[in-house]
Amino acid sequence: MTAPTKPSHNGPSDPAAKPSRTPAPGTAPDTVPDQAPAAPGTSPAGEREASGVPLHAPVIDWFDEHARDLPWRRPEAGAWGVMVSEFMLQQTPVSRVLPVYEQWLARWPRPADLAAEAPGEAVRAWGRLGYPRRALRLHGAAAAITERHGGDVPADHAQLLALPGIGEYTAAAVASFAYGQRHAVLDTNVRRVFARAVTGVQYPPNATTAAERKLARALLPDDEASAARWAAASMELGALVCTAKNESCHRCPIAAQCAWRLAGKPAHDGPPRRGQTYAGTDRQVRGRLLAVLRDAHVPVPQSALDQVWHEPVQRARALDGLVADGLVEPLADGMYRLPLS
DNA sequence: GAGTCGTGGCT
DNA sequence: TAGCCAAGACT
Repeated sequence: MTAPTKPSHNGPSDPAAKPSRTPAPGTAPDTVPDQAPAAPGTSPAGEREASGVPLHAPVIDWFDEHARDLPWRRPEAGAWGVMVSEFMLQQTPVSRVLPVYEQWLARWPRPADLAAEAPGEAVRAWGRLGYPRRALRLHGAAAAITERHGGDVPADHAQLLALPGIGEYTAAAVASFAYGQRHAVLDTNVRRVFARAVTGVQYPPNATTAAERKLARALLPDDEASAARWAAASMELGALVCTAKNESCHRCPIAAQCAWRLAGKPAHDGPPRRGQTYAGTDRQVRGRLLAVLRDAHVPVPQSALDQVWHEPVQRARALDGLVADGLVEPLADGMYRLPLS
C-alpha cells in the first residue's frame, strides 16, 4: 500500500463525493451566438452548449448511477494506483488492463518498489498489454518519483508532466482523479462526446486542437470537486454510451441537447481517420521478438530470435529498434535479454 | 504535424 | 474477412 494519499474523487463508491449542482460555467464559448438551438434537423451545430443548458448535472447524475466499479477508482487505489492505471489504459481497453493492473499493484504497491526493480522486470510484467515502452516509462517515472518526490506521486500538474510517459492527458487525469483537482481532461472519449454534443460532428479532429482545449476549459465546472467528477463522468459517457461506433443515444443523459443528434447525425466528412495496419510491420516483428525475451528468464541467443521472422533485414531493424528503445539489452556473443538497467 | 509504437476483440 | 477500435506519448 502506498503512503496515504488523498482519496480518489471519481469513484462511484463514494457517495459523499456527489457534488452540489453548479450553475452553468459562465458564458458559453465566445464563438457562439447566444440563442436557443435550432429545431431538430435544421441546426448548423454551433459551438456551444445547446440552449445554454449545462451538461454537467445530467452527465454526473448518470455517472452516479452507471459508473463502472473499477479498482483504480476505489479510494484504496491511491495516486499510485491511479497513475499505473492511466499508463496501462493508454490505447488499451479496460478489460485487458484489469488483470495486469492487479498483479502490478500487488507486486509493486509503491513507486519505490517498482524503482528498486530492473526495468526489464517491468517490461516482463507488462505482458501482452502492448506498447511496452509504456512499461519502461512507468519504471522511469517511479524512479523519478522516488528520487525527486520522496516516493509520493506528485500532485502538481507541472511535476506530473515532467515525468516520463506522462503527457497532457495523463497529467490532468492523475491530478484530477487522484487529487481531485480541476483540470480539463481531454482524452479520446471526452473529445468524442464534445464533438458530438457540443460541436455537432461525429468525430473530433485527428489531433487535439486549441479549440478543443478552449471548449474543455469552458465546460469545466467551477468548483474542484465537481470538475473532477465531471472529468470522470464525461469520459465514462464516451466509453460506455457515446462510443465511436454504434452509439447508444437512447441511454444518453444529454441526448436531448446533443448537437450532432439534433442535426440528424451527419456522417463524418473530413479526412479519413488514419487507420493502423499491423500485419507485416516492424511493430509485429518487435512484438514477436519481445515475446521471446519476456518468456525467457535467461539470456537468449540470436538464433532463437531469428526464428520469429523470416526476413532478415526487417528482423534486424526491429531488434535494433528494441535495443535503441532500451527494451532489449544486447550482451556479448550475440545474446540478448530484457534490460537489467 | 505526421509517423511510430502492440495487441486482441469485435463487426 | 479485413478493417476498426481501445483512458496517448514522443520524436
